[in-house]
Amino acid sequence: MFARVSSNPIAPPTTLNELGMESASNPKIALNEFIYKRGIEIYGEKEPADYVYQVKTGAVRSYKLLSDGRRQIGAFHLVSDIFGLENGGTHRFTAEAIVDTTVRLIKRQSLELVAESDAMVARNLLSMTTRNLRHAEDHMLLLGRKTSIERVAAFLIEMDKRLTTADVMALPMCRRDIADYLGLTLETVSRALSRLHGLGVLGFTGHSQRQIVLLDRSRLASLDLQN
Amino acid sequence: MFARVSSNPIAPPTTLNELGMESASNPKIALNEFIYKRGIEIYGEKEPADYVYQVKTGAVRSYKLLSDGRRQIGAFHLVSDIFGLENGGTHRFTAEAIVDTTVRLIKRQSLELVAESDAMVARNLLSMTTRNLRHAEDHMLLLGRKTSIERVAAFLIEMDKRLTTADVMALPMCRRDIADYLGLTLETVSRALSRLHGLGVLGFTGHSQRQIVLLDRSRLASLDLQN
DNA sequence: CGGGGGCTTGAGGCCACTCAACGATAGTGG
DNA sequence: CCACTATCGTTGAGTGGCCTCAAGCCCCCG
Repeated sequence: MFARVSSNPIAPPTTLNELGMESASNPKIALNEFIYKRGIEIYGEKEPADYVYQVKTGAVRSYKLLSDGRRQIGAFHLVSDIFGLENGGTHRFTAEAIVDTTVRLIKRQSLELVAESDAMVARNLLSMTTRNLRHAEDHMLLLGRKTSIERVAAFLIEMDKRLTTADVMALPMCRRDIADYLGLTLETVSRALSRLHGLGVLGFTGHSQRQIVLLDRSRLASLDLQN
Repeated sequence: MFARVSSNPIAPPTTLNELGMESASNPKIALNEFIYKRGIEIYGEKEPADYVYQVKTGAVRSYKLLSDGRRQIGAFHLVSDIFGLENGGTHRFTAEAIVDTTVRLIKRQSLELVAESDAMVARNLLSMTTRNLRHAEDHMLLLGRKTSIERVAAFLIEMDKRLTTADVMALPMCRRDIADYLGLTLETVSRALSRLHGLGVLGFTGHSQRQIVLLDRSRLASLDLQN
């Protein structure tokens, strides 16, 4: 269930640059935009992967579920991130809009067709997959061996790199999402944030507990043991 | 520090098939063999990745360390597995021989050169990376959300698929390795195996606690909640 | 203004960890 | 070949970090 948006009749100004789809050698491929309302599923695990997506505005979570409801979020996709790219034919995660989200999408088939003849596009597919792999490798270390404080510190550092525009970091996701990303409970995440606040490492704007100001990045980094 | 073995003067009968290096279209690339004694490092994290490896005999562990010594094993590499393939120039894990291990190795540079012109080799690089990514994604769910019994059950099922020749599974790795792979302690792994033994799900040969006989695969599978 | 979701905080419990002892196993050298 | 020793594996007792359950506050939104 999602809201469909008619594709822009004028050619959209931006495309999936990172995949090399905009290189002069390639004819442009039709890009459609969709809006998914907050909480709506974009695709489900094990569904056929017919499209690749790029976040234009908003944020997306990718997760796996166990049969009893335990959830592991594998990644958050923020503005400009590409997601849903699978090499096999089916999605490995369920993807959901965290907030109202606009995505650009491209048919997987046409992408593979271009990759066939364009070595640069093929290389970009590989480098994207490699980047996803690195993230997963680092996250395994976090999930297998880090303490709750270290996990939350690592999360804040990652989000700081990825979404700070000004000096205030506006998290799109709730505590439960953070917990399911870090392999913790939402209460443990909340307690860790409170401890970091008490240590003077971070502050809240007061408008929202999701708007966080990092006051001491070096002390925060020292709380997350590096690999 | 490693033992060098003179490469076979007669062309070796097997090569890195999976990468497509043996396809008729490619001239054979020189393959050297090395033996690493049990416990010896094959390469270190952050070292330049000049070679790709394939296990001929033995077993290898790939791991990351935190500065205080906590260890997370990301993967075990068993006979015929290829490892050490990085897209960037440096290794993301440390690799160590678990037991005396013979590897075939190939210069990364020559591999990339071939991939440049041979689309099949390039596709194989991508599909190998994708396979590694899937394993990491599944392992994140295990590390973030599964109980100790579920983790050990999942480990046994994985190893059963990968190394059972006869009906007895001979694990090359010690309890500590299993623990660091599953994000547990060695005592917890031992207790979980004892519980599974008590439940009649598995047995030991008596010759070694590393030789395990799976007596009831379906009950074992039911103990590991599926994603 | 009432309802509900999100967040924090406290109290108590449990699962996995820590520390320790002991037996079994395998590798080593005489 | 066997004694010696280090390593590996199991098991028990106790601890602790994170989870569970619960209450209360705040804010948003209808």
